[in-house]
Amino acid sequence: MEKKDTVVKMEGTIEDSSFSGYNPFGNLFDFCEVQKSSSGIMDLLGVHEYGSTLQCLDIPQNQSLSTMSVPKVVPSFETVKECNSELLNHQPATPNSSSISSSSTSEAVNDEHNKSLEQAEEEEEQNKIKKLLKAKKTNQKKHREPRVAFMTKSEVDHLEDGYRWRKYGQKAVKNSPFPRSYYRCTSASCNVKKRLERSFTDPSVVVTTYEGQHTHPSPVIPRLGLTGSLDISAANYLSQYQEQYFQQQQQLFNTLSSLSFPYNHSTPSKIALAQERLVCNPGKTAAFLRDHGLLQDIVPSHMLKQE
DNA sequence: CGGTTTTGACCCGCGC
DNA sequence: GCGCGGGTCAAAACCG
Repeated sequence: MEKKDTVVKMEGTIEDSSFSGYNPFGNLFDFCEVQKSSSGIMDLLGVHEYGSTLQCLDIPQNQSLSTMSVPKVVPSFETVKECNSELLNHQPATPNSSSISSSSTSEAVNDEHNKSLEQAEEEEEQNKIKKLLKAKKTNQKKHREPRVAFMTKSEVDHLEDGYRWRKYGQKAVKNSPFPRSYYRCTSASCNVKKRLERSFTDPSVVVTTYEGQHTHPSPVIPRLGLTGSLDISAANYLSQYQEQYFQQQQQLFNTLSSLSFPYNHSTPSKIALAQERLVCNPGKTAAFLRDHGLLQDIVPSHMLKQE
């Protein structure tokens, strides 16, 4: 009973925050399941531009993500318990702090001797950092950024989400012909990472796992704002909208992260509802947006120019 | 030329 | 201790 209430509350939160439907970047956005794992970290399983073959994750009640057997759709969740974000979260107090120490002595540096000295210094610096990280690791309990996972029915692996990403790795996934790609947000001082992989049980499904929270609004103007059909006031309006969207995201993320309730799997109606709301053919999305879409929703009609 | 991707090497945690 | 698998690094290649 209590479970159900909580779930309903969560649904409301999402809907009140307009997190069902299209985001400013032309992607459908929705959720279907939420789970708090045994470690106390919220794991959210969601649907995102998900089509008619929507499957629900079959996670037994009272079993945490970290211990459950491999779910039907998202094999990678087997590894959710593992988190090595700690190392990456370590950052120098200032991004260039290490270069400061070397640059202060490097102005008159030209001969090879000094170069090798520099190299030695650099190596030492790196060793220091390594030691520091190790010490930090042994002293601190593992801290894991909340992760949010989306299942996307899409032919395209990397979907536009309004942020800029740099790929930093790719690994083969065990028992899967599809590799997993690792991305990091390109914005300085933003530690958000995401992983992309295709489900091997349903190759039409892309699983995107976000880790961490952006510390900045989306740097990308919504796709429809790039068509050149907007005047300045419309562009301003869009950028305001983007800011709002960012705040909503933050709010939602906080809300979800603070929720505490046991997992309740028996919500087929919710799944069905989500399914109904979504366009079955992902390829339709762009056309749908052009014809019915996003701009009319968020930009007053007088700001729209006729091409 | 600067930013991004590729890819093999490396590190680390975990299970045996 | 060892092997395995996931995650990250970093040099080289690539690209606009």
